[in-house]
Amino acid sequence: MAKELPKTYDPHGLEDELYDFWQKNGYFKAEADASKTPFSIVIPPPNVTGQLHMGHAFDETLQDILIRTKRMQGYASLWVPGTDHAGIATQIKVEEALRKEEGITRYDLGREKFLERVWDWKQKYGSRIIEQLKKLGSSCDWSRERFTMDEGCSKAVREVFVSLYEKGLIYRGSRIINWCPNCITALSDAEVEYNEQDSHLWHIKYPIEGSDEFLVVATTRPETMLGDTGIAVNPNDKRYAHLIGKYAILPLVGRKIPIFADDYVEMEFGTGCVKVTPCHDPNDFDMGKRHNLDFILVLDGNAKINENGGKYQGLDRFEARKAIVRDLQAQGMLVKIEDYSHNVGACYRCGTTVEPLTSAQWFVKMEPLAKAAIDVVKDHTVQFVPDRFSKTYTNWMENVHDWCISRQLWWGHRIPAWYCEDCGEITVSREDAVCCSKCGSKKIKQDEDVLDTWFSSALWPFSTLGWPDKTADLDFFYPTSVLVTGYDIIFFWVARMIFSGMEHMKKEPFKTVFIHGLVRDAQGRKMSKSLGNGIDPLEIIDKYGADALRFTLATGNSPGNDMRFSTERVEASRNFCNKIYNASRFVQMNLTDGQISGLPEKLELEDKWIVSKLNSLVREVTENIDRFELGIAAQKLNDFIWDDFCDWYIEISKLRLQNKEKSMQAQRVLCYVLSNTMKLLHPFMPFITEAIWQALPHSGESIMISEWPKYDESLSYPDEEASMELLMRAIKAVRNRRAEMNVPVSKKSSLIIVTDRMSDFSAGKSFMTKLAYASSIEIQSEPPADLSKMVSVVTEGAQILMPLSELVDFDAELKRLEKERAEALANIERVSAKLKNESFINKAPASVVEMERERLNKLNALLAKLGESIKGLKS
RNA sequence: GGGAGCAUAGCUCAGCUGGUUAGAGCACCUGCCUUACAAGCAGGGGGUCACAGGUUCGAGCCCUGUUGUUCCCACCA
Repeated sequence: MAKELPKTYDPHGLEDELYDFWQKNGYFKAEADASKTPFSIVIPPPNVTGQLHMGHAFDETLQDILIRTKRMQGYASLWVPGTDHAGIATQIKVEEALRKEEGITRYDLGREKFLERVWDWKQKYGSRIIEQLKKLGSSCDWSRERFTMDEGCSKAVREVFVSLYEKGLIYRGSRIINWCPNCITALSDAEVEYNEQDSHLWHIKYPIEGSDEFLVVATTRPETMLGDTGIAVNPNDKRYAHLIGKYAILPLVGRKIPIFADDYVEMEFGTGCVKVTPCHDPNDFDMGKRHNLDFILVLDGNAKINENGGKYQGLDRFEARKAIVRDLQAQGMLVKIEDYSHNVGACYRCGTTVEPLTSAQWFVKMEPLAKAAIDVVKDHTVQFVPDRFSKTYTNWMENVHDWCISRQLWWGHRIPAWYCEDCGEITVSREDAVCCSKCGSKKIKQDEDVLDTWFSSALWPFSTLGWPDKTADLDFFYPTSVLVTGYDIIFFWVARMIFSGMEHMKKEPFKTVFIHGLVRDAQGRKMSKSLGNGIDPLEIIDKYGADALRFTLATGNSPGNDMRFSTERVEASRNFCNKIYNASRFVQMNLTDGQISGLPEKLELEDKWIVSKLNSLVREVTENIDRFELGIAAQKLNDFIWDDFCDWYIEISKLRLQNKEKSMQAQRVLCYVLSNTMKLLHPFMPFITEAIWQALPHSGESIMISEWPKYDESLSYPDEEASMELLMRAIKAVRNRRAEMNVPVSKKSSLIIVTDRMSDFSAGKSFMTKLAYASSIEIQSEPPADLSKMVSVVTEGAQILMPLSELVDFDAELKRLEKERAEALANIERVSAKLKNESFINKAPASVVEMERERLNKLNALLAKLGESIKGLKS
């Protein structure tokens, strides 16, 4: 026990050791134990090939705080971990590696061989992110680790696809989708990010057939004119009414295209004429359907002009744009080029400008699914924290379009649809089909495409618990309790989990969605690879420890808001770790062998004070965590430990620790308070709290499975708290006075305390002597006759006199006292004005009025004491 | 075009359902190596809570408007 410990806390080694200890003992494992209440969280699965970044660290920290708290509170607390196959991201990564290392593409390998490579890659790097999560201290039940493409999840995906298809909620159709020419796949609406870009509006002449007239259309994408099959004007536009029904000749191409009227066209915008390219614009697509236009696709998968583009075939879309503009200009068909800035969609994975184009894809019909998903949030069955995000969510869900779920990738869940080469029937099946469901032909071919990654993560809350099988876990842990994630993936993931849960489980996937913001750098910029401003959480852990990182992430911000991350804040957290460590080092140094745990029978004033404060802390921290106010809870723990426990209680306890007869009593209180505080802090700082808890007298194997402290009415001592506060104020007042007069700590002074609260001051006399740097203390009810040689400190309930005549500038003293008197008078004025206000007396709650009355009394007493001091000084 | 957030000390941020004299960390100033901790201790300075109205006995907090700022959504080519 008495062995010398280093002066600063060093998390190195210790953290890994403790993590192993927890894991070996199976503390993270959860069971469907009917005698307990379930509490479950499914992890937002990180990309299997990803690396831990600060956003993960933030997300995992919040989850681990909740999980650890609930575990200690006796819940069957389950945190399901796992990873996401991340279709595009992973495929791109492997393709890049192939290109770099072997100079080949996926097409060189072919589908099967390529997929083998991806699985190899997954095998090799898939555990990396998991190991990184462990470094944080995450108490996931690793025995239940899942992967979105493992057998069970794949089975769930298959089941969902087929059942939605059977219900008519999944269909295949040719529609306008967003196409990424770099990833060479369709994307969903959610996967497109719009950015404002400076560009131009090109005004182009379209001659009218059999006339000298022409129309001018304005476009931002001149290259799409190759696919124009009509021109639309507003039906009320008098300028063009005479042209409706006639034809225009498409420049450069020579195609005859109809001029028609459609309400969609805004008369005021541009020229009031719209070139209609049904295959490359969603609005034009709709107009094309309404007016029976031709559908001509002019781009291929790489966004190069295809065979429908005549002489432009083979040109990249932006090359084609230049060429077309040049040719138009040469032919005198370009009227003007106007500067114009507009939103351009980009692929959220690679940033390439996406191309809206018509393509045959699979879709989920959203409207029927959205209804239940909206209701369940509106009636607060699913509660967003903070609540404002429920608005974001419902607004999106109410306007959601059908979800394009097919991706032209190889890595992912292959679509379970087979096309019959004989009769054309589509066979959709839970088992791999061997023959056509309609004609029985064996000449069937499976769809080449895979499903959107988010299709499988949408099922995560129940697929990870065993669905579609009816498992005990599913029964017990579903719906999960809380989902913790960033606001940036509400649409991608949260929304889809909610409607999937409602549809397939007939029950919401989670009760609470705890939303957090983004972690930004110290300048408030988003951390990103391209900016190179990302701070690696693993480096932070290495330098400061996981506890310091976690504490930093848990504090200094409120739910739903972005957080700025700076190493200064980590240092502050590290300092807090060190403070805790040293406090416990102090407690440990003072332990005696065979130390008994638990509170002693007899408690001194200061003991009751700290025990009572701790008791309140227990209640507050528990409530704050329940309300997801983790930052507030952490802050309170910080304040209690640093201010109340270290700066006051430990200092006070030193007196008794030096006294053989009284030392045991103080030791027991110290241990009691420290060990309970460690429990409350454990969810935030699992490692250091475990280390300390283990070093203190304890029963049980680990703090992480120890019982969460409970508020105990019998440990509440309001009177003692008030007395202590009185004493603390007096001590501070004396210290303040001494500091002002530059009296060094080493120079002790005797104190005379004149007070009508003799018992309070008597009870704290010994520690007050120490903390107020006194040589001795006299407590009396009447002031001494001669105050002229005294420095006078007036505080609540007492006038404290210090005979330090040689140090005192009495003129300055007088000034100071007069100033304090003036302040007191001003306060009295204000409070009595309030108390004279009848509507205040009548309308304010009695307790508030009473408080003001008490305040006035105290102020009056203070004023009287100040008066005495001034009088004494003048005499 | 619609919606949301933010605006509080020099900096980064708390401030829960309106109720003592608005808090913390960092930074700053003064004094201390007081044997748990200088990654510390003691003391201190610093805020007309963006602005203008309103509700209320009482507003940083609620309401209306204004300004600035950030973000999300939206198919005006």
